[in-house]
Amino acid sequence: MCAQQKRVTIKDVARLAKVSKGTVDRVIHNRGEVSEESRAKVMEVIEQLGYKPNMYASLLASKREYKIVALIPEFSEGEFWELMQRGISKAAREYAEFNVDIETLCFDQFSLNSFEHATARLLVELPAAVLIAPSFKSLTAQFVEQLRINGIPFAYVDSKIDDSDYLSFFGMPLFESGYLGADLLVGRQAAEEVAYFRIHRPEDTANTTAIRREGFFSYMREFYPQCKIYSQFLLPYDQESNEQILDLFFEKHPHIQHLITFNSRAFILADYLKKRVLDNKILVGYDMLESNIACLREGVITYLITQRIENQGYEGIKSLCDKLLFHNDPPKLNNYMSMDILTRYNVNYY
Amino acid sequence: MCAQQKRVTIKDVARLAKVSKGTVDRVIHNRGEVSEESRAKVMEVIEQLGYKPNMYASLLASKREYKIVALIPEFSEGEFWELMQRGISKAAREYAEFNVDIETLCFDQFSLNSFEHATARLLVELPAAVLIAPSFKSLTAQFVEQLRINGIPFAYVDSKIDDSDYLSFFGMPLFESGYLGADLLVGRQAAEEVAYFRIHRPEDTANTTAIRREGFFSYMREFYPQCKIYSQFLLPYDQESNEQILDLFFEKHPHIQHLITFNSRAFILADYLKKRVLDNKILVGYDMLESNIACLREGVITYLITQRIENQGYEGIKSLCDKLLFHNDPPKLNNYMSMDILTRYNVNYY
DNA sequence: CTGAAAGCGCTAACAG
DNA sequence: CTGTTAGCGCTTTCAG
Repeated sequence: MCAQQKRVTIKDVARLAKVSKGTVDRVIHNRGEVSEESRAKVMEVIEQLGYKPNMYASLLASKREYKIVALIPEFSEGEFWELMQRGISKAAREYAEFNVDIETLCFDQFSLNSFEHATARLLVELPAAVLIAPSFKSLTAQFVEQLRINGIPFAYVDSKIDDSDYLSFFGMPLFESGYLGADLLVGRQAAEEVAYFRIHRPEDTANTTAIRREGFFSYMREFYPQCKIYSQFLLPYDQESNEQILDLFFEKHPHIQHLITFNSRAFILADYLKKRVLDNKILVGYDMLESNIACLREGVITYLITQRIENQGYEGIKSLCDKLLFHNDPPKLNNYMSMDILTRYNVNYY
Repeated sequence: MCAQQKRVTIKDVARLAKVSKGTVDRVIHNRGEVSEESRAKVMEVIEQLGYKPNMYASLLASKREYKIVALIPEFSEGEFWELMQRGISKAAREYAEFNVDIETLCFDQFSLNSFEHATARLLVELPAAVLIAPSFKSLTAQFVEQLRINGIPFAYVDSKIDDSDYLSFFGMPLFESGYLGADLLVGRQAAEEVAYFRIHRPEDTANTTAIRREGFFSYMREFYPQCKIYSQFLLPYDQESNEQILDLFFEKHPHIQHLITFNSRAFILADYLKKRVLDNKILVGYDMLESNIACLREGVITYLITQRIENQGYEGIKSLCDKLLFHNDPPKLNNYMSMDILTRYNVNYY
């Protein structure tokens, strides 16, 4: 019934601009070899008709191939970065049919050296675009400068280096996530003392947890300035030492009930609490690692603040592909993803 | 470097099966007119080569058109169903280029009659597929039986009628959402009395809130069997009456602190609390209506349990389109979406 | 029942 | 600089 608006095609444009399809194609992909006159005319007609190229026809006809590499920390099963990789893989599957090949390049997030090696290797490959999880600040800055020189577009996930002209960023609003953590910890149950636990990192690290910590302190200063806040360093992998450290800590602070970690390893603390049967604690942590989830289910972790990490990887790659394939810029430069609150009662459907 | 696996095309299949492209196409879309012999041969080759049709080429060549209608309750701006419509519209935009036309048909969720009218109108249109938000149980059952007879695939959003052969369902796990609501309400702060507020609905309503209520009671029985639970009916649109009702209620229960609504209208209660400056309450509600969000931001609503309602509409339509266009069945029949917990501190990034 | 042929909208040589 | 032409992989007539 309704006047079926026929899709306007390159042929229509050609006809109305009084040139051939070939010329229209040339101006669309501005690959030169067109007189300014024709060019202007074609652009005008395109504007007028609201011509949008049919991507499927385009992809079908072209034999373009793109290589994208994702640069992220190496990981074992169940770790934070595995989730990121899943999103990347998902995007990889989706864009495979568009002839884009996505490769993940990993480095040791505790070694500057390893990062440098990785970036060097990457630069010789000259990929069409790069996704970066910037673990080290100044090294990343140097690296993206190289990308810029080579005209390679790049996007950030997890965190970002502010003054580089990245295509897009996908991550959690860190300050706010610390603020939220504080509220979940003490918002409905005023506390006289709280403790947070941290992990030592090398210098130059793009320390996401530091900003989170600031958010936490900001909340505490605002609402509970009198609350005592203790901090304690833990080791990332050495369980035994951690037990000693924690024994000492809880000996010294036997009444402390409210605990929080700003990194993704809340399970270290949770495992300790289980072992010592300290079950009157409130523990807030971040990120849905398998081990964290398990502790959440048992009720040892009270809240987990998390995000769809997979989405970050997925959307990051997507933004690069859309740029490459369709010349589409992402709707937003900085994409702060939602902070999801997980408890034992909603985790199963997440 | 790597042996570029050429995509296997219909031509390859035709060649190896010693038939023409036309015949291959006929068996792929099993539209008959093929001898059993050719058919078998072609199938065999397809299997062997792992042939997958190129959907873009297919869409490009074909002039198929599909009409899908979405049957949902009518809504004003800011209401629950508007969010659903947004997801539907998003999908509509995405699939427009595949020549699928998506129309939304609304009915009055408080009127059986209106629903019957809508379904009748829908059935004469004979759309290619239908998305249903089943407000009324037996009427929906009758309706989908008609769809079944006509071979029209359909999907449910929000809630479902169990024993109908729907293509997919997208919604919240209702029982669990009630359970979670209870935990947020009293889990960290034992209560002696709590109250929930409800809205009257016609008979036959697919009452999502009823199941939610059950979840709530289940939690309370399990953890706080001694807690007193009061209930109070409110009216969906009559603010003045509600004020009287609530004045009476809080006169009778002056000490009650923990309040919950299982429908999406927590803002009714919140507005009342604001007006009477009752600011020592904990209020848990569902769904992120604009008005709820506003109250959450002000701290009058403590927690909002919600889901990406837009996603339900989007995914529901998507599952129908994928079926129609690509003959893909959805990965899961029942898709329970995550229950997201919103507080004033994470709502801004949702 | 089957094959041949003409596109779908776009790209990419290739003459001119 | 520009028009022409031959496909990309698939669908859809239309003879036979």
